[in-house]
Amino acid sequence: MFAFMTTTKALSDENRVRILLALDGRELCVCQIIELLGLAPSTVSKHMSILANARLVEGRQDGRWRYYRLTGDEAPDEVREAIAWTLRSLSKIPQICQDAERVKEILNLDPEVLCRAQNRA
Amino acid sequence: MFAFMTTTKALSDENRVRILLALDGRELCVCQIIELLGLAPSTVSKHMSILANARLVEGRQDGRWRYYRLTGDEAPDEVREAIAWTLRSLSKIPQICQDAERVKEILNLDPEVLCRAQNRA
DNA sequence: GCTATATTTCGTCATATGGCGAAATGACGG
DNA sequence: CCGTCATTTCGCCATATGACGAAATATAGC
Repeated sequence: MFAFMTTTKALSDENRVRILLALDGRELCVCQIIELLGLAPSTVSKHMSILANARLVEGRQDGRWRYYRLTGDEAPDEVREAIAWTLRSLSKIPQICQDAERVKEILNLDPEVLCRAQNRA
Repeated sequence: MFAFMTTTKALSDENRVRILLALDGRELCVCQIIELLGLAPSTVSKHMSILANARLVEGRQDGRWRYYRLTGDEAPDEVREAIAWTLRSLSKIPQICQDAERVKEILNLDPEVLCRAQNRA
């Protein structure tokens, strides 16, 4: 019950759901997600920890950057079903398609430059 | 997106999830749900309207009583998948099994008596 | 229509949640 | 090990949410 509620609470915020969909089929580092959502780094970090705690995503350190991706087989069945349900329900939705376009642009930018800009702001 | 968030927000409260599972395979009237959860009638009513708004349940008036049940084919696919996922994830969980036992007891009571007791309290 | 009563609506309160910025942490390059 | 910089943690604020009780609404039976 507790685990299930952790999942549904993680899914009950729109920005976190957008993050999940942005991670569909790829990894993103925190600064790229910050860029996508236009939120403060601390806010995004909190969202990532809620998603990771629910085992919807998992992180990986690569140098100065931390990359997140959707969890795979290592997650409990209920969680994988939640991810599948979320992706199925939303991948065709306008807002999410827009995000997907924006992610493509962001992937063309140098993460170094992205982070620098965010640090200055 | 909005519809999906309505669903996840409806599922993000433990009492509402307990209600959904109590409705697995049967109808219950509001006073029976009040009895199960031990919450104030006004609180349960609010929960029911949130669930109904998300199309996870639907209500039916029968005399003085209003019965709720899980939505069936008339609900959008995403919503039915959400219900299926929820039931699959939780029907074996201890707390939910306890609720199921309690519901059986409640069904043996006369709704008339139940409501009367709640009105006095 | 009037009364009784099941449910909903409304107003209020306490707590939870999401947002930010500042300070702390951790990893790399010197 | 020291500075740099990406990310996280912490403290704070504003708003959202869930709880209740009182009052309003709706339905059944007289």
